Parts: sequence; structure tokens; C-alpha cells
Amino acid sequence: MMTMEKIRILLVDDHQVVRQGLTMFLSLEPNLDIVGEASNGAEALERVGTLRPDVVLMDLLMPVMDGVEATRRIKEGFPDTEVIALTSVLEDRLVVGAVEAGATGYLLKDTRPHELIDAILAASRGEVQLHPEAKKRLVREARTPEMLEPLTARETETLRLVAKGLSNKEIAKAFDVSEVTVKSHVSSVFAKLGVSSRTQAALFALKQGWVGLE
Amino acid sequence: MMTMEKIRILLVDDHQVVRQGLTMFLSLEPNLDIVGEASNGAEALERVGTLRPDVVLMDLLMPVMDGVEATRRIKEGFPDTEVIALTSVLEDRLVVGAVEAGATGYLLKDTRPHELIDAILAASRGEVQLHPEAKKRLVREARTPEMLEPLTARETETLRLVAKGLSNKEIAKAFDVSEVTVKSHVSSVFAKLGVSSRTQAALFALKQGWVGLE
DNA sequence: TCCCGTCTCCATCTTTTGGCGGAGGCCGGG
DNA sequence: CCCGGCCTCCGCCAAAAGATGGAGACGGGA
Repeated sequence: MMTMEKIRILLVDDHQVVRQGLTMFLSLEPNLDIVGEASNGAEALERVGTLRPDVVLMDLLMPVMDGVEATRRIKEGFPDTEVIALTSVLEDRLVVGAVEAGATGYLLKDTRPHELIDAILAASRGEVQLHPEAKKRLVREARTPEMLEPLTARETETLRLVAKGLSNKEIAKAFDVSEVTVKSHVSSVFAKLGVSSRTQAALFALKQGWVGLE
Repeated sequence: MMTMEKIRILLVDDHQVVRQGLTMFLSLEPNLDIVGEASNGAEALERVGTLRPDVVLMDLLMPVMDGVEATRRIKEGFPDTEVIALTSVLEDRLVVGAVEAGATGYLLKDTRPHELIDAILAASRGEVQLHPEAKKRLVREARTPEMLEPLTARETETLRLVAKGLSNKEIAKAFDVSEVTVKSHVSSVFAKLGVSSRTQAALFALKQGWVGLE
């Protein structure tokens, strides 16, 4: 077996503490080597050029140049460099954006240490490693309207009013039914669309063009 | 003083019971005369042509032709006929639509009897009579972005995430602040925009083009 | 006729949302 | 140097939203 080269890592995060924390326990791992840090996307891009890391741990929410854009440019200029997106929150737009931009992994900051290390090792081998919830988001995003469980007439009408910003109580009045009934319709709509709040449902309906903005 | 002609009224509502109820107590009023009923917009338009009522009490949510459209056509064909919009719920789109279409009044179905009668009398004189809350909605709708109290940087960012469907907890994570802080930002945003729910705030931001749908 | 889907409603429970007032730290302009 | 706006956080509270599981009615299709 050939000599095991250390995996060269670039940390990109706008929070000093986060970088410090990551450095802390990643440096405990013998075959990992943190070769540099950057606090925004622009810096990251430049450091990748000079340091040529194997793996970039990239925060997505940063000033100057966000992580998605930075990821895209890194993969453009240095396709061999693997990027693992690291965020504190799962946001659909970010998950999709990062993956489209070429991120090899998508992890949350509260991921347990050893999982992060596993992900880095996997990434250095070019394997894809996604946070389980991130997978779901991707699936949801990719889901086209025709593969959705169809909404019933009442559910469609309910969603229309939800997407207009009405409360359950108001919808109940408009339909002249009890509020519980509306809630049950709203719940089934959520389940069918795979969302978890009325705002998300509204956005979904808007995206699908099921309702207009006026 | 000249002979007091009875005010000729046309009731338009898709619910039999509503029409019956209205007929009930409106017919108690000596100078009101219910000359006909219709259960949808198309019917209403036709009846206006044949019955030539002075005032039309128009429900806005109806099958076949909605009340807004019916109102528009009635005012086109018979400008002297006054239309009072009557709904069970205050919906911005409907309020604005009805007023634009030429409705002389906008009342809720739970309006007290004598107020309704007052409104009819006022309408027959061509006076405008709006439900107080409806006025607010109109004002809000007419409010252009430049007359809005400006949002602070944090508030703008918060609104952006709200408009992506994130919960307060998720936003707090993204900003790395406590949830209470997010709530206070969200509340000020609501106050400044004049909305009362995150979905409405999201729709507002979308309408203003402050955020995209992606 | 019986079954299935839909629509309606109920109770119960937890979580989230939103309103209220207040408070301390920070920073920049007057 | 003080003031005002901004950001942060606190507690308290009421209301709304969501999840869950169940139930009766109705109507159409097998």
C-alpha cells in the first residue's frame, strides 16, 4: 500500500469560533491536515488557488461571497477539490444550491464529530455524503407536481386561501365550516405537499403557479 | 317633497338561506323592495337587465361568475345601479377587486341589520359605505413601498428568511441568536408592513420583489 | 349492497406564533 | 458627552397552528 498522504483541508466560515472549534478536533485526527482558513467566499477561492486543499469545509452563509457561489467557482477552477457544505440550518435553497454548485457533501454544524470526519474521508475519495434531512429536501425539490398525491377539491380551495394569507378562522368563515374542518384540510395538504407550515404551503402553491400573487 | 319611491333591491348570493334571511328582515323595511334574487354572477347580470334594481346586494364568492366580475359588468352596463359587496370574510383581493369594479359599499355578512339598511339607503343616494376594516385593507393595499417605515438591516434579513418558509427557531439558528430576538424582529416587521402573520409578510415581500420564488 | 373516498366534525395535546412591556449594550451623529 | 436607533435578550401570556386518532354522513362505483 502506498504512503498515506494527509488530507489537506481548508476551513471556510465567517465565525472565528467555528473555525477554532473545527481546527480543535480535526487536528486530533492524524490523517487530516488543516492547511488554511478563510472567512468569506472570495477569500476561500483565493486560498484554494494557493493552498490547493483536497477538501474544503464551506459555510454557506457568509458575507462578500456566499458559500454556494464560492463552491461553484471552486469546482469550476479546481474540479478535483471536494467541497463539503456546512450550515447551521437546513434551508431548501441552500441545499439545492450547494448540490447544484457541485458540493460533495452537505452537513449540519451540529453533526457529531466522528460523522464529520467520516464525511471528510468520504469526500476525499469523491463519495457523496448528504445529511439525511438534506436528502429529503432534495427529493422534495425534485418532486414535480404530477407525482404529488393529488389534492381534493376542498383541499385545493383551502390551499388557495392559505396562499392568500388567510388564517384558519377566516377560511372557516369563507367556507362556512368549522375551524377544525379547515385545520384537517390544511393538515392533509401539508402531508401531501410535504411541507410543515402554511407559509411553506403558500410558497409551494405560488411556485407551482396554482395561485397568483396578483 | 316628492313621492318616496321604494328602493328596488336585487339579492345575489349562492346560498338559499342567506337570501331568505336577507329577504326576511329587509322586507320589514317599508321603503325597501326586494324585486329579485340571483344565485350567481351570470344570473345577477341578466336580472339587473330585466329588473333594473336600484341597489344590488352582491356576494363575492360564487360559482359561475364571481361577484367582482359581475359587479364590473353591472357597472359597465348599468352605471346607475349601485352595488354593495357582501362577504362573509374580509379578503384583501376581494375588497380591492370589488372597489375597483365599482362597488359602492363593502359589508360583512355579520353586519347588524340596521347598518345594512343604512348602507342600502346610503348606496341608493350614491354614497360610499365601507366596512371600517375594509378601509384599512384598502389603505394597506394602496401603500407603496416608499411610504413604508423602512426596515432595518436585521429586519430585512429576517423577512427574507420568513419569506422562504423558515420558522423562528430555524432563523435563530441561521443568525445564531436566540429565538426571542427573532420573534422581536418578526414582530417589528409585521408592524411596519401592516400584516398580521408570517405568511402575509412572505406574500408582501414576494409582491414587492424583495425576494424571489426561485 | 357494500366499500371507498371525501367532507365534515370532535377531543386532546404540543409547539409555534404573536403581542406586550421592559432592559442593557453598542455605536455614531449632534 | 449624551441621545437615539439598533440589536440583543427577558418574561408573561393568549391565540393560533399542527399532529394524532377517531367518527358519522354521503355518494358513487364495483
